Formats: sequence, structure tokens, C-alpha cells
Amino acid sequence: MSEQDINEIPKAYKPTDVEDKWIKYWEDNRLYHSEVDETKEPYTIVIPPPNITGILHIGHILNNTLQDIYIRYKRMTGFNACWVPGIDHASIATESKVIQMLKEKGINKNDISREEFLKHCFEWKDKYGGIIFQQLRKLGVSCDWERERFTMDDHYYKKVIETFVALYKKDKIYKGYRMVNWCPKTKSAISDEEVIFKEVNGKLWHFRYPIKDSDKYLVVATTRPETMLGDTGIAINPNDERYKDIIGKKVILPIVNREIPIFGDEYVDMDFGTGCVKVTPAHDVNDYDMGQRHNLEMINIFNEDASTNDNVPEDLRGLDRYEVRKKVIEKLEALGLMEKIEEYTNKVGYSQRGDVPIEPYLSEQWFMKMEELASTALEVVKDGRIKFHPEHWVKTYEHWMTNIRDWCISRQLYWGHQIPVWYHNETGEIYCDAMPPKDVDNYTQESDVLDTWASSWLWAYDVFPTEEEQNYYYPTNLLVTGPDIIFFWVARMIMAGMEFKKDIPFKDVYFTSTIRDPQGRRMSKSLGNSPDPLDIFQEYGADALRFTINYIAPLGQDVLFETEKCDIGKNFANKIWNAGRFLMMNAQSIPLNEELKDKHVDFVDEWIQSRFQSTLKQFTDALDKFEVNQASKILYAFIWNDFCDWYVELAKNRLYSDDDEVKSAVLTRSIALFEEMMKILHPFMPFITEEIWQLTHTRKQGESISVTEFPKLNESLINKTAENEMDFVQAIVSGIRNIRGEMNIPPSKKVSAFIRTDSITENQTVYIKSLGKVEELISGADIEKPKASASIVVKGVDIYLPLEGVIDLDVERQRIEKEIKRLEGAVLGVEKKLGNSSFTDNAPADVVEKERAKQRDWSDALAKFKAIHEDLT
RNA sequence: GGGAGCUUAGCUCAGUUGGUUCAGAGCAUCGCCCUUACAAGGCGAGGGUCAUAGGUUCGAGUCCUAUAGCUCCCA
Repeated sequence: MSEQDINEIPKAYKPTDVEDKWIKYWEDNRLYHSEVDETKEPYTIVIPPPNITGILHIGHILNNTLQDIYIRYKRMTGFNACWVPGIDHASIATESKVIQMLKEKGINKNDISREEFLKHCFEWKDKYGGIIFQQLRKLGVSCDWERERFTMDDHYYKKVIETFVALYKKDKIYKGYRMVNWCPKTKSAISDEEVIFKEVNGKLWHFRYPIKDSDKYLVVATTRPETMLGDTGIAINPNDERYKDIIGKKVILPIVNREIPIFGDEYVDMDFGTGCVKVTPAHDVNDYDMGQRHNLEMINIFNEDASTNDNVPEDLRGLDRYEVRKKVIEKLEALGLMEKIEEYTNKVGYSQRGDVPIEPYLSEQWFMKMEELASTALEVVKDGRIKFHPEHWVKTYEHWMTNIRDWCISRQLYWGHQIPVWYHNETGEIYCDAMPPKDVDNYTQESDVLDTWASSWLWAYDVFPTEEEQNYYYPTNLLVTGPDIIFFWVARMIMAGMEFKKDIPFKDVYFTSTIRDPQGRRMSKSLGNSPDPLDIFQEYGADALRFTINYIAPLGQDVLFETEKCDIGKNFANKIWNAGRFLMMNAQSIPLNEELKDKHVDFVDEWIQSRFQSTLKQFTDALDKFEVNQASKILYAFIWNDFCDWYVELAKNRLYSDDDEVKSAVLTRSIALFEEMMKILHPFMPFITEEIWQLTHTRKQGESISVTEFPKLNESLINKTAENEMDFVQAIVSGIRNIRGEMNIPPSKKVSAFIRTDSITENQTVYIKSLGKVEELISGADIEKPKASASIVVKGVDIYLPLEGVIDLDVERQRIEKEIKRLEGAVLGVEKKLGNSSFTDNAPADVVEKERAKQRDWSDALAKFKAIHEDLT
């Protein structure tokens, strides 16, 4: 026991008082700093680097708590645990924010140089980039803060560039004029994964296109009328009888008055619309493919901001895409070429960052060949070298990997890793290297930067600056991340690891639940349904939030979160606090004596030790299987139900006894066990466990529960005999309590009990009396049922509670009848089963034997209850 | 259109290789308690044809098929 006076220990746990203290203590003592140590096995986690624009939200809480649970658990089980924190430069997101900020200051990005703009970006990073880690510290995460990395650090930047060069030289990166997803707001290409499809209520316009040299017309349907300005063909399914004879003819494109061919292509769905498809190769992916197949002209009608360019008729130039849509519709209507307009719902691709509809756009971009990288990366997941939890994500991963397209890695931005390619000013010759060409004045560097994920895909190893460190810490052990970035990041890290380190980047990947609001909606800023974790820390405590979120987060399913649910963790913390408080209060008057630790042991002590060992085993098994939610429930049940509700209550008997040696023995033992419990709980609730551990004994400066040894399983302490004995006592106590409850007998009113057996021990008697509030307990093989008594049968033993004057005979009769009915049903079921020869012949012998035992026990109990019922007066 | 997942108590969810004390937990509800750790608590109670319909089996929340509803991912 520490010197702290018990009177200073508050009755209710106040997390805010203790949390900040330990955050500082842990960091000041550098408890979580890791160095290469060949004598110890490393356990490594790299943090999924949050955005420098990001602010802590509830999703981070789950994700980082999980990482912390594993890193703390492994640290305590003897590993050299290393958790590397860091942040991501997030090129598009940050660039948009900086542009916005500059705009508010009246500065236009285009009016300043690249260098000046980048200066603003770094200022932004310095100002906001660290916020999220200050917030994360409050969660109690045990990162090695001395290892904090940033994707734009010099060292890391250099690695990203070198990687580009290496791949370019291996011919795995190429430049091409392709159709990409274009974000007109940020004026940059984005990858397929950055496109989000949203359902939009739109219209389907049906136009008439006049056929050349004919008075007939074709009808085409489109959701994007404005693209007709770039139409260069009409496609028809060659098997479509309706149009067979017009393939090869031409139509006159209205407004533009261009002659465009009608051609056949199996791609066309005969049943959709009219079966005629207008083809705009420069502005639609499918049309692009058809254009390639049929050598159609590609007419790009848009500028980078999706306004019309000079390829459209003069009076329609320079208009926004939605403006021009209106004009086109008006014109077609005026020309009498509008067949009809239908309501139509379709999915429109939006830019994830810009949040505007993307434009399929032809432009010159850099691509990375995916085929080889993907096939290796798929293999290591399929053969189980990398394990996904839950496993079903493997299918999603496989599906994506087998249908992968080349990765567009260039972005038309400033903030990021500038592509290390220089074009010769005269010859246009390409120079690619980590260092600029010697005669750099004759060259112009590529202005594009790399996709952010083309930098963070090196995260699993290039956060370790030296060869030595990489050899030691890589492969990392665990990656905890959301399934939403399985393609963006997880897949790419696996590719990079296999390509450059010839080894997997991590052994296990844990995909977290998505946190939703109580209505099942995603947490989002615009909905305002995302609680601020900092408020929750304040109100409930970080431990409470950590515990709650794991307690309610099932593996592989979404979590419906609301702040009030943190009561689970808060109440649990308070319960633990008070159990600790109880022990420490007793320690003020009862001396602790380690020498007595194994003395005066009775079945209750053996039982709680046995339960502790089984709990420990179940808990570590669950964690090893990544069933974190299960692990939290196992601990919760043990601490609350076994330890607090039963053990502590039973221990009171001896703590309040007259025998000083017994008192010391029981208290010493209880506190030792409680400390062990705190160690198991520590990874989930680091603060309260540290606080209690520091209070139960005086500790030296720098000592911490977080660097103590995790309890080791001792299966020899699992004790079936003690558990059976305890079962018996618990069943009797519960039976008595049940009667008391049914009969509304308050605890203050003591009762007597008669137990018809001669095998009950003195020790058991004491405990039953104490927990059942029994004044007098009489046992013997020939006990007769007293008049006006309530009865129970526990493990074949009759127990009577004489309740003269208190008993409500009707209540008792109903109680017994209910019991009889239940047993009758059970006996009937088991007899039917045993009477079925196909069951006794086919079922395993032990199952049949179990059924026979049930039959015996239940029939016996049934007979006893029936006798009780008849005897009821 | 393709893929993944879900449907168990009023609510949110556990139920790992099929064996009726496995139909459970927390919250909510209803009783009784300010019992000297905890009222953020203790003790007790009620509540479910395990989405629907078939099938496999001696035996099915548990395996198979179909249907309905919901969610997510991809096209």
C-alpha cells in the first residue's frame, strides 16, 4: 500500500484527475521508446498516418485503441514493442484547404510561384499537422513519439522519389494520353478509387438525330446532353434487327452539323433505351473503348475546369458544363429534335475530395503497371502469409486485384512529391533520376506530383531510416485500418513490400468496424452526427471510451455509436475503482504479509484462482484470434461477476474475522490477484489500471504497470473440485435469494434455512449464511420439511426456508408449479431422445451418457418438487 | 448487373467445429434494498416459434437451397 491516505481516494472514480498525469509520466520516462535490440523479438506496428488536415474523430479512437491494445499487450509479454506514429501530407485535401485559406486572404494560387505555395503548405502543416497527435495522446496511446514521421520528411521524400525512379527504370511506370477521372474543381486527375458513386435523380433525354440523305431520324438517349457536342459516332448492336440496314450510314449531328458514322458494336444493350447509343469517345469510358475499336475521332469539348472549349460552336464556348447543358436542350427543343424527357435515377461519380461530379477526361498522365505487382500481392494474401481479420475481406481484395487497371499516379498539384522527370527543352528527351540532370538549365521538370498513396505505400518500411532498423523491425506485425482503404493503401503497401523488400509488410491486417450513428448513418461533419472525442474524454474518461468502443464493436460489423453508451465503460471503471478502494481501505488496518500469501487457502480462493486462470486463457486466446470484442467481454464478466459480486463478498467474511493471520493472508492474496487483474486489463484501460497499481504498493519513480510482466498462464491452478464446490454454494445462495425476492423479504430480515444433507461443510455453511442473509442454517440427512416453508432443490439437495407469517402460499405454489412444468418439459425431451434408438445408436457415447445423466438429475429434481408441491400447506 | 455481409428479447448485439439447462449479455422495463467498496450500486423478476419456406440429420440460431427485407463494396 502506498503512503496515500485512503481518505484522499475519492468514492467515485474521476478520470480527468488521473489521465493527464500518466500521459506525462509515461512520456517523460520514455517508456514506449524502442531501439533495435537483437536479444528481444520485435513487435511492430506502423500507424495509419492521419491527414495533416484531419481532426480526431471517433473512427480514430477505435482504430488507435486497437493498436494500443496490441502494442501494450505485446510489450507486457516480453516483446520489443515499437509503434511508429506519423502523418500523411494528403496532397489533394491539403492543397484544397491551403487554396481556400489563401483565397480568404485574397491570394490566388495561380498568382504565386510553386515555391511560395509550398511554403504556405508547410506553414499549414506546422500549424495544424500536430493537432491530431496532441489529441491522440489523450487517448493514452503508447506510440514511440521519438519516431514520429511525416510523408514529406526529407528522408521519406527521397525514398519516394527513388522508388519512382526504380520503377521507371524497370519499365513499370509510363506516361500516356488516356482517359482519366478528372476533378474539375481541383483540376487534377484522380484515381479510380477516389471516385465515389452517388445516386442522383436526373433525367434521360431522348434526342432525334437526322439520318443523312433521308427524312428519317434515330433516337438516342443520354443523361448528359451537353456531351453531344463531342459525339463522333452512333453505335448499334449488329444483331439488332431494327437497325440492321442503317449500319454504315451517317447522321447529321444537330447543332454542330457534323457528319458522324453509324456503326455496329456488340457492347450496345439492345434492350436499353432505343438501342441506339451516341458515342462521345473523349468524355465517356465506354465510348472511349468503342472509339478505339472503330477509329472514331476524339473530340475533347472541355477545358480543365469543365467549361466548353473551342471545339464547340462559337456561341456555346466558355460555358460551364451545366450551362451548356441547358443551352443544348433549348436548341434541340427549338429544332424540334427533342423526342421526350424521362425521369431517371443513376449513379454519378463524384470526386472524393472536390465533391463535384468527375469528368472522364483525356489527358496526359503517368501510370504504374499493375499486373505483375498485383499478382504477387494477391498471392501472399491467398496463401495466408498475410492474414486478414475478418477473413472475408480476402474475397474483396481478390476481386479487386484480379480486375485491376493501371494506376494513374500523377496529380496536377503542387503539394506532394514532384515527379523526378525532366524534359529536355529542345529535344523533349526524358530524363528520370533522383538527382536533376547536370545541365538542369536545359531541362524543365515535370510539374505533376505523385498520388499521395504512391508515397504512403512505402510506410511499412521507410519509416525506419536505416538498413539495420528495417532488417530488425520489418516485416511489421499488425496493421489496423478501415476496410475503406483496402485498395488505396493496404493493397499498395503489400505491392511495395513484395517489390522492394521481397517480403510481406505485415503479418496480420485487422479491418475495423465502421462507426455509425444510432440511425446507422456514417459519421460526417455535414450531418453533425459525429461526437467530439475530446468531449467524451472530459465527460466519461478516455478509458471508458476505449473500453466501450471495443465492447460494442463486433469483429467485421459496423458499430452504432452514441455517446451515452460510454456509460458501459464509465460504470465499469467506477466498479473497478471501488473494488480497489475497498481493498486499500482494508489495507489501512490489516497488514499485508507476502509470507502469508499461500496460507489459509480455502475453496473460494481456489475457485477465484481457477476462474482467473481460465479467464486469462480465454482472454489471450481471443486476442490472439483478433476477437478483441470477445476479449473485452471476458474480462468484464470476470471482474464484475466473479471477482466483485462473489469473491469480494465472500472474502469479507474472513476480512472481518478475529484471526489477524487469516485477515492478512486473505487481503494480501486479494490485492495480489487484483494487481494481476489490472495487468490484464491494462491494454484496454491504461489509466485506471496504472493509477490503481501505483496505489496498491509504493512504486519507484519510472516504474509503471505498462512495463510489468503480463500474467503467465498456470493451468495447474485450474481446479474443477473448487469450481464444483463453488457452483454448489452459488446455486444455494441464488436459490435463497430467489425466494427472498419472490416473497419480497428485505435483506434486513434474516431467515432460517434447513438443508437436507449431511455432506455440507462448516465453511460452506458460513458463506451461505452470509450471502443468503441466513441467521440459522441447520443441515442433516434426516431433516424434515418445516411447516409453511419455501423450498428449492439444488444438485439433488432439498433446502427449506421456514417462512411462517411471511410466506405467501400462492406465490410459493406458483413458483413450484413453474419449476415442475419446466422440469417436465425437459425430462420429456430427454426421454424422447433416449427412447429413439437412432439417437442412442448414432450419437457419440459421451453425448448419450450426458443425456442419461440429465435424465437422472432432472427426474430426481422433478420428483422432489412434486413432493414439495403436494406437501405445500 | 457482379460481389460481400446482415436479419436472435423493446433496443444494440454474443452465440467458435450441429447435441434442449445455449436460447445468452448490456441497456431499457418491473419488484425489493441507502447491507460499513460502489445508488455510476446490490439482489431478484418478466420478456424471444432465433426473418420466411423447404431440405440434410437421430438431432439445426448453428449446415444446404430458395424467398423477402436491410447494409456496404464494385461496375
